[in-house]
Amino acid sequence: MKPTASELDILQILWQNGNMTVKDINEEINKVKETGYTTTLKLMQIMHEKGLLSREQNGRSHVYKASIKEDDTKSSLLKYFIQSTFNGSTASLVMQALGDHKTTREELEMIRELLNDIEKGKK
Amino acid sequence: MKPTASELDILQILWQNGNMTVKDINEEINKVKETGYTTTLKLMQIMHEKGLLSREQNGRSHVYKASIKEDDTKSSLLKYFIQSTFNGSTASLVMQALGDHKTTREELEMIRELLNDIEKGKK
DNA sequence: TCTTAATTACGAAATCTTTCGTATTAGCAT
DNA sequence: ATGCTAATACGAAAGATTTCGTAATTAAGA
Repeated sequence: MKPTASELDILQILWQNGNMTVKDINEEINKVKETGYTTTLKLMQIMHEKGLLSREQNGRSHVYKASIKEDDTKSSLLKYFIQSTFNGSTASLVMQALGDHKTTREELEMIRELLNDIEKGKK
Repeated sequence: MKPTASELDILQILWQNGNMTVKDINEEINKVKETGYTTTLKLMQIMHEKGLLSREQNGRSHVYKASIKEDDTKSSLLKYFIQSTFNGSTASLVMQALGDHKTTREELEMIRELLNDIEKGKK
């Protein structure tokens, strides 16, 4: 199940901050983009119907949490993106990403380590 | 200007095969997904209006070509994707991509070389 | 208990994208 | 020249996503 752009925004906020009410999330969204309260509410209700969010009653309001895993979701979005934009080639994606030099030396080092581990595993 | 999903499909076909007529492209698309001729035509007309494609008359038909560069476009789509899905962190994206082990040893080697070049440049 | 404020529920408008039917045009073969 | 076919142009329907107004509900405080 591929979340839409706005759905992803909400998932990201939940992944980063833990469980939240509609009010919380709407405030968070409004730091970036003016959005009416009921807009956010409706979206979250739809996500709940779809099974992207679960919720618990807390007094008069609902506390929502993401019901799909951050890693799984990102991995599947990435797979889809590589398919549609880089003709299925992970290497092309990575080359393009690194080629835009916005990574620090520390990050490059982490990537190199990962590369070593992978090659070790492949032997 | 961010192309939509279908627009990207057409751009990819043009980038890979060079300039083509609507007929050509529609045939190409139909290898993957049944699509009426006028659907493809309309889409390409819209893309032409938007400036994504340019075209030349050839007899009774038009020959289209992509008027935005493959690299630029992919780089900007990637930037957008990293922003929306990986909170702006290129390193996270790369780690996730490589972590899914679908890259061959040769590809990993290319990436390592690129890494070397970048670090050399950063010194 | 009654009112108020916060919250949810719901429908529908607005917008964006995709799809397709129909009409028009233009070249080519006869 | 005439008719046939391939192509374009165009409008609008269908679908998907986002936005929001209004009504209903409920908890808490006066």
